[in-house]
Amino acid sequence: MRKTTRVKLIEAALEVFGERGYHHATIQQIVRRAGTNVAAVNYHFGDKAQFYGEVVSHALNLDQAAERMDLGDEPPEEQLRTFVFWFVHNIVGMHKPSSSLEKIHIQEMVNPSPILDTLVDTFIRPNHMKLRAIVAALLPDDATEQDIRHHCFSVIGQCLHYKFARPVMDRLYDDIEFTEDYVNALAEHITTVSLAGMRVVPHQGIVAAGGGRTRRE
Amino acid sequence: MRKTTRVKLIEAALEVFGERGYHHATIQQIVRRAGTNVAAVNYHFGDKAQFYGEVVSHALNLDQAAERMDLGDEPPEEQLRTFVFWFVHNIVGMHKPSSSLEKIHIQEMVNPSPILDTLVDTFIRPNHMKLRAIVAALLPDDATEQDIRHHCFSVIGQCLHYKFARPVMDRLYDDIEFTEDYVNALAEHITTVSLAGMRVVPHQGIVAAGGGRTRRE
DNA sequence: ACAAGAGTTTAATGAGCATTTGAAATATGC
DNA sequence: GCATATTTCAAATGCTCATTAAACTCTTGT
Repeated sequence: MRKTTRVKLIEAALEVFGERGYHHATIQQIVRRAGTNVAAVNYHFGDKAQFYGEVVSHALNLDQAAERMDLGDEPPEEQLRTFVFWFVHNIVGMHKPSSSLEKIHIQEMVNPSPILDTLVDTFIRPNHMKLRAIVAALLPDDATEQDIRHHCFSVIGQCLHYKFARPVMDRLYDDIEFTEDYVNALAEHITTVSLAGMRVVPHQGIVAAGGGRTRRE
Repeated sequence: MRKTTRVKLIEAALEVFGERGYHHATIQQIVRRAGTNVAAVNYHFGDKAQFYGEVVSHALNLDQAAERMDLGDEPPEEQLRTFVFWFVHNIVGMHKPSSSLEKIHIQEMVNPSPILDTLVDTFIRPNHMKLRAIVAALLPDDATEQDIRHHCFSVIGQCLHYKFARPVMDRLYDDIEFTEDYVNALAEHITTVSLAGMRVVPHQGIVAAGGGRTRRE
């Protein structure tokens, strides 16, 4: 029963780091939430940086153990939809605690710490590759490496915007509420736009509806 | 000639706040770059917060004076393209110093300070409305308020991703270089995807190419 | 020339934070 | 049960900053 403090610290830290980011989170806030004191952190983990490392590792293990997003063998259109729904809900939806990892993911994008390398290798890249496979299946065979990447980034970019731009969106419009239904509508919108985009690039001939030039010069 | 210090401070601060954000920027860094000393800030501006306010106001005025993005009376497809090119170049391109305002825009999105309200009102909302008008012109007449918003956010989200996700992208792929040509290609990609997305929602009938379901149930 | 005000500088002050220390409390092995 | 190792705690240390105080310098009007 002597590991309790260590575990409490990690769990509290997961929340606090997720909410405030590495730099803005203070050890005080963490130990207050964990019900211990500052020295416990340094005793168990050395310093703040190592502590953060442990916390992220722990979250990554949790995530490994958690339900893996299963894409089944549906057609790629449906796989994309599933991916987007999963991602959007994890990003903007606020249910399951496991999404603390997503919060840290976001925080690290905004201002990276040394653990970003680890995070990319064990968490972000696998997910990216999953999306990449879907996108590649949706694009024509002769799509270039760049086309694939760009479409991936378009999908992810649209999703993440509802996280990053939230403060601005709330000020632009005062009637936005991120209910379950609304988040579903967002995910559907993003899926539709992305699928449409993949059909048209790089061969605009496939969809010839008015004004469809695709290259500048 | 007695205003020199004040001006030097504002100009240096514009850069530093743009690079580090309000919280991470220190007065030391600013005055070092300005070639003065810490007390000058408090003499001229009171405290850091007011200083930041003045700096942003100054940047906004600069921006007002600068060349306004002119969309002319081209067809809305071309207007969208112009908007996206302008936005992407301002976001990821690193030429003209005036884009310090964009940097502050980004910083404020990531962690907002009290001046975000001002920034939204005098800078972000006008640009958003410009995009909104273009999007509304591109969508069918019966498009809902939500459709318009979501398409705006899709456009902006794709653009901003190349700013926010940069640290992750560099780790995912080591061969990305944001040359002038590459940024143009990005902008073209985003324009094409967005236009395609607007043609298909909410009337999937317009583009009927294979597998185009657009609603879940 | 010089007083007075505006502007600038150097040198404290103090708040917030991570980190360390050393002693007290608790568990563990014999 | 006792000795040793582990874990907790309160308090202290030292660092980075923003903010202030007070001395100093320039400019300007008379």
